[in-house]
Amino acid sequence: MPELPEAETIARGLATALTGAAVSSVRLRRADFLKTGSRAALRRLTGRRVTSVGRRGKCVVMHFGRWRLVLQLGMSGRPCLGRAGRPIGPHTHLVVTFAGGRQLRYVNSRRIAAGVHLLSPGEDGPLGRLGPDADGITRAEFVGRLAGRTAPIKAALLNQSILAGVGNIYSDEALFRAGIRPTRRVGRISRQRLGKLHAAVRAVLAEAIAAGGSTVTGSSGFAGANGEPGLFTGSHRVYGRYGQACVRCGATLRRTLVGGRTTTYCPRCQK
DNA sequence: AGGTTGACCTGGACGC
DNA sequence: TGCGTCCAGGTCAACC
Repeated sequence: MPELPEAETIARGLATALTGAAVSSVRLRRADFLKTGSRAALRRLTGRRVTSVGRRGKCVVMHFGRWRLVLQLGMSGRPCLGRAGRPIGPHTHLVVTFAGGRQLRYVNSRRIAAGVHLLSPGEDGPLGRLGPDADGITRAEFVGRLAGRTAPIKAALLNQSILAGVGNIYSDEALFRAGIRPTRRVGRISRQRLGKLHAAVRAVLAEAIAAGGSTVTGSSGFAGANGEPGLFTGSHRVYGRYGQACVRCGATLRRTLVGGRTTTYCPRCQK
């Protein structure tokens, strides 16, 4: 599932390939996939150049001067780069062709929590609801934004308005590294242990970005902008390892539900 | 206002 | 082989 490291990997790939490229046409193939902005405004990207490509939370953000095109990846979003003219596969909802014949195709099979937002200058759309990016948040900011909460720590980590970019995989991984039980209420965790969690979040995200993200099996799984798989998958210590032995203590990993999400943890290492 | 829950959607895994 | 069923989860709306 694309979380911050996967979105970062995609954004870097697109930045390298597309910065400076001029749009020759934009085709929205599924009208309800455009969540912010109009079809007419989208057409007016024609002739504009990509000035940069970045990321905010789990979103890939393409800049066209002061206009921005936000790709909300959701569960299964895959921006694919290729040459124009090849047959268009299923679930291809947006096609942007660039001068010179390169083409960006936004493919998304499960259209859960996914879409495209065209933001006019000053408009923030879904980006306005996000807390600070989890990969750059300071310890003081992290602890401060969690202070006073009563939700389970895992639910708080998944809440994008507290901090942006952490999803189910990396929340489980960070909580394991910090030795904190996912169900523990935020208010019952000392500032010192929250500091440890902050370091764990930053570390796990940095390692995953360095590895090019996580790929989870299936065609809906993540791949970089050029289709290469992420290599972090083999580094998961708890995510998807329910019933297996804890890599640290050997206890059998347990599975539970927190905030409606499948959660895996070690009953011995995480308190 | 913060916390919690369910709807959304489809492909893949699994069982018979 | 082929069908049915279940599961995954990011975001948002609606509720408490």
